[in-house]
Amino acid sequence: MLRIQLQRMPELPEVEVTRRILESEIREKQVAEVSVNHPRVVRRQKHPTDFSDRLQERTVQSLRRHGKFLIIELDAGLNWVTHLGMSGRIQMVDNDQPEETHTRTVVRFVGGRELRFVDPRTFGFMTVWTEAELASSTLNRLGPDALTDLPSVREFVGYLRGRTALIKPLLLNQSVVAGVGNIYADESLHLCRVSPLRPGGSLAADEVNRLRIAIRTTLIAAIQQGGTSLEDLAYLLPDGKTGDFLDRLRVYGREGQGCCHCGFAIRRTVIRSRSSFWCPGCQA
DNA sequence: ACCTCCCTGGCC
DNA sequence: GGCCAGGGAGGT
Repeated sequence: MLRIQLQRMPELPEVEVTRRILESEIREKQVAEVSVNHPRVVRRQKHPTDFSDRLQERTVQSLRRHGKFLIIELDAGLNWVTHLGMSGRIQMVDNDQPEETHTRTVVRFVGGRELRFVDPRTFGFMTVWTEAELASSTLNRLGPDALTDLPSVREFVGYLRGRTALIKPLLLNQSVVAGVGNIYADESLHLCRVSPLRPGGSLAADEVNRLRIAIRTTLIAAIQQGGTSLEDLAYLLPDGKTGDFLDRLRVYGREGQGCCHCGFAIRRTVIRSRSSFWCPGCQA
């Protein structure tokens, strides 16, 4: 069993897997009751009571995702937006199940199923926004979605041209491409053999091409495995199952282990106060 | 383009 | 008992 002391943060694959499971559970369902156990989780609501008030009796129409944001579209032009933050996850359970610690909000649907937001660190949030509020929110500053709308090589090269910032922090910048976080940035960079320490503008077109393919390949593979649950099991699927991409991680959390591609010892380097795992052998 | 802050379980 | 992880917001 791979030993990882870092905590995982939900990224695009985890949100996408969550979205797919929820879609089969709550589409067309009507909200019966809402409770907010921790006010901080609804902090992005203009008035704290808006969350409960606006969700009352609403019906779920469709579920979409942009980057790491889950957007549940309701009737009456309302949008139930969730960000899982560092430690959040969504559970779907019957309402007679005991409530876990750190359950921050509970939304019960007609029929008795409950959607519960569990988030120990409360970096995540839930909010119900009108179309106008959504349009003026930070969501419209997100770059194109890394899975469904990855920029072309030409666009990517154009964006990176002249950039002195390192490629790793650029990948984490959600206004460049939305959805990639610390784990999948490291995994993508390793797959395309580009060092996280390279200035963004120094990448040749051929490397940018490999990078965008690597991002796509990594995200799709992670989604197929149900995302990544680390040892702390902070991230689980809404049905309680684990995401099994952990064993497929090539560099993340593997400091000192041999690279699967060239055998060099994987290094951990702190870049802009975030851990980066990379192989000095093949990521020159 | 950079810094600080938020928060808490788990580790030393 | 203190430190650490880190996405995103807000500030400079």
